Amino acid sequence: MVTIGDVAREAGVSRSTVSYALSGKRPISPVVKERIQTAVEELGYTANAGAKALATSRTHVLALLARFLDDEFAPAMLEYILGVTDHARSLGYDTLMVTEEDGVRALQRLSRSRKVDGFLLLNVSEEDERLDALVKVSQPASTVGLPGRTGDVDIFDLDFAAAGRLMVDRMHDLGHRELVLVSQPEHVVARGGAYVWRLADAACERATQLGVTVHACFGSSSQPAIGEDLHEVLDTHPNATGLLLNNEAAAAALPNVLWSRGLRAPEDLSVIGRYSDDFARTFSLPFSAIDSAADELGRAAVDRLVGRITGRVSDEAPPGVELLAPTLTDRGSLAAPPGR
Amino acid sequence: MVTIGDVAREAGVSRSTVSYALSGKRPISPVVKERIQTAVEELGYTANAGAKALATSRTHVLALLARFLDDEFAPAMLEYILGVTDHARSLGYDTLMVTEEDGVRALQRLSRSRKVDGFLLLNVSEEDERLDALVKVSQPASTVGLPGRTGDVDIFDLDFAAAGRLMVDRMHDLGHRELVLVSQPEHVVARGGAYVWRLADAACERATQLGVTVHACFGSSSQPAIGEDLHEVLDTHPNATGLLLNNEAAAAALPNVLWSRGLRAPEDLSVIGRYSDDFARTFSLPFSAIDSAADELGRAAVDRLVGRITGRVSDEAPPGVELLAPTLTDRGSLAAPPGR
DNA sequence: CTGAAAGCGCTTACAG
DNA sequence: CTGAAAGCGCTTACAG
Repeated sequence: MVTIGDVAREAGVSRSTVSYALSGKRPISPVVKERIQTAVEELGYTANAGAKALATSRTHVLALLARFLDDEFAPAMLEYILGVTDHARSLGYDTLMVTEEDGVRALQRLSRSRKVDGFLLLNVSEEDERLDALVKVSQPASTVGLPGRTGDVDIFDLDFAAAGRLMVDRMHDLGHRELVLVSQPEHVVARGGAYVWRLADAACERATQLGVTVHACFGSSSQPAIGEDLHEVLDTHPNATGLLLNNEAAAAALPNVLWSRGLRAPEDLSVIGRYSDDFARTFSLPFSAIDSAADELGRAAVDRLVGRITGRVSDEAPPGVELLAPTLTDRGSLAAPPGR
Repeated sequence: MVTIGDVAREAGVSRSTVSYALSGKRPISPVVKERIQTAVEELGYTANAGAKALATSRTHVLALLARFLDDEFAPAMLEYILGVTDHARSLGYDTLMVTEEDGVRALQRLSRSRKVDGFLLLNVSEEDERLDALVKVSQPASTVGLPGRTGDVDIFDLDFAAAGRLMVDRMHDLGHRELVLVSQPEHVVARGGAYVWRLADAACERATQLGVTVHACFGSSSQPAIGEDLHEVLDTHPNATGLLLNNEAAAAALPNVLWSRGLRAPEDLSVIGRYSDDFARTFSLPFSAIDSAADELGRAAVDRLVGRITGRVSDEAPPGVELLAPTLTDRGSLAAPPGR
């Protein structure tokens, strides 16, 4: 393997000069810099990552702790993961993908061995034991997902409460007065998936203020069960003119449900979902939706984390909670209710 | 941070003794071993990964090069990824998830910097430029996916040709004489997704031998487009009694397509798909299917790769091609054709 | 059964 | 603007 010594010899300078030339941490004469550049390319030199990490205490690796829980629609997870890996790379970081059952152990192992510079937590629940482990650790961390207790690490999430209000407001503005809201399965909530009730509670509260009726219910997270759930919900509430979906599986199933009932959106039913653009593409979903912003949230979490690692974000800066304002992408499934 | 020196001091021995005690590479007296164990636990010691990598030239990290291509149903990729990360961890390896556009550059960077011990390639195409880069690199590699040229690295894939024959055989045994085969989109084949035609060609050849008619066609990889494709295919071939699906999106769409046509499987139509058990669960698919064996393939590829890294698999052992025999999971969508 | 020391390949004060 | 040397935290021959 080619080391910094080989480059130094080839360029006729000392190893420290090569190091400085490559890092730019001190001025190097143009001639020497040029010779070093040439040698580097000729030999195909890249600094040994282990040696560099040992000398600098920086690995340029982030740990991504992903969890794949039952009753969660896995396809939606992939976008968060890709958002993180892509943005991390663009900032010069590689991503260690950690899917161990025992996230706490993984975290301790990676922290103590200094294998990573920071931690990114996905799928954070209301009471997440990984957070307790995180505060005892010397590396910084960000989460995507809002836990019950804040202030320990930087937190990023969609503002699900605002999303709930936005859904209701939009429907109300169009003249709808009776809505159905289909959430994720109740298991997800029970396990600590707070985003489910954050959206639902806010939607119901706003509806009450506006004199709108919202029938809130849960739906399965797998196909085709969720399709049957949707049929049942529509049977139960024949006068509802608007459908709100905080459940990716429901969104994926809806086109066929509508088709088989001879219904069209928005002529017969207005629909607002909550999922990502990528998801909409994969499932060719024609529904207006609040963007999950998986990509944006992943980017923001990585950005802050890297900021903490490099010192760009001061150690003194207290951990923050950033709730992304929801945006509604109109795909044409919204209109006034029929008969108005 | 706590180092091996801290443990040595605490246990009253030399650093080398601690190292040997932890690695088990030479006999240590029970008393001393006990003292060291205690010190390790008390201090929460884990060896510094960078230092260890520098000293041993082993990082215990594998690079997973995943590609997310257009016209490919992303949800199916996740299972391969999880198969790899889970099994790697069980063998003591972490997984660096690499999703860069330029896989060749990523490969070179990670190889030269010795950031990983080996490479795992996913979604390998017929002519994959990453393979050319791989042979010039000193770390071993495995692929999941069968490229056109073999012999450079260890290759693992489902035996798609055997899968095609198995599908036709099974249908023929049940008495079916006219089948429809829906493959992945033609773009996927054109780009080098050889598994598509490996299955299709073998199915057609076997059908010819048996006097069975197979209508082979392509279908979209997104929803709900594939649903319309399926309707069209069924309209075009009203006498076909068996449906073969080498297209995950098609499998996901089929329950609703059948439902809306008033058809049942297997009473009206026998169905064999090709996807993974996880996929079947997420989409609650009731169809008999040849298991993609994403998990098994991931495990096998990791296993061999780690074998090469540790020397368990000899350097002399030539790279192999392992095609996994297909297995059909019966979920009750197979029967004799109607009216027999 | 145990220890002192060299070495892995970098970076960075220190010195000029 | 450049170099010699110490040090990061391990492992592993070498010596006893």
